[in-house]
Amino acid sequence: MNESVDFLKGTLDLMILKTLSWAPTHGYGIARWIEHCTGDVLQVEEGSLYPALHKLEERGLIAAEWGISEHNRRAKFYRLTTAGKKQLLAAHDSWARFADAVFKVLRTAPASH
Amino acid sequence: MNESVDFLKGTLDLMILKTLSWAPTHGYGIARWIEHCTGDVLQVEEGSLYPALHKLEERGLIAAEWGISEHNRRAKFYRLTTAGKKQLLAAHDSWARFADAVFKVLRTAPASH
DNA sequence: TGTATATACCTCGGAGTCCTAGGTAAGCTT
DNA sequence: AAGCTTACCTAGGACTCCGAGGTATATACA
Repeated sequence: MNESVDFLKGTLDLMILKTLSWAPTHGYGIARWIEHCTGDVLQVEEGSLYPALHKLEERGLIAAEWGISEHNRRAKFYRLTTAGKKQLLAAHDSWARFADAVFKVLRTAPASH
Repeated sequence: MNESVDFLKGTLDLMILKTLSWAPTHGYGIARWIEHCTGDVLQVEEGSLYPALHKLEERGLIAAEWGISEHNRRAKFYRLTTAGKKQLLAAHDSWARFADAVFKVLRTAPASH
């Protein structure tokens, strides 16, 4: 995950959850989707993606099932669990508040005196 | 740096640089300013702040000078260097593009078909 | 006078995240 | 048959943040 250098942290989890909120998707497809809908501003590295998926699964936020991809290949499809849906809402809200706070720092000028 | 849990990474550097763009400020004051203008949404921990300042100084983006604070205490005042000003512009732009990309993932619905 | 509080600095070590670099395997195209 | 794309995986290093600890001084207050 790069280009925009170094921000991001936890944001990957959020974007994975959001992507899965539309439909169950396999890891490779999640990466392609994120890249596609950000116009390649965000690159999802496999070395970040798969460990992140495994941790989300461990935490019970997503569940996996093997299946066959649209390209006729073996693929692991992930879906949101109930806990995952709840977590997505919380994380979305949390991100919005965080981003808003950062923008405040970037915009707020000290009171003149 | 917390409350909004876990995002943030590199964002601290950006906010430090931005704070210093208004006026030279000591570390403690930087932390208080960020907390103040985000309405305490972002907490700046000293264990994050001081190492970050030292690294920015090492990288030549800020410069330090000992002085006396508004509370009559010994304090290290940091100011942006020329390289720091340049870096601030780049990081600001980078953050804006990153945040925009994340919001795109949070908002974009897959094309129906 | 002594003590508490706020100001102001610092570092160590752990936890967590991302990425580079490597690997496997199978389907499709040429 | 070779090469590309799809699809998965992990190990290890680099880095960042934070909790917890520490030092020191000015001011307020009892």
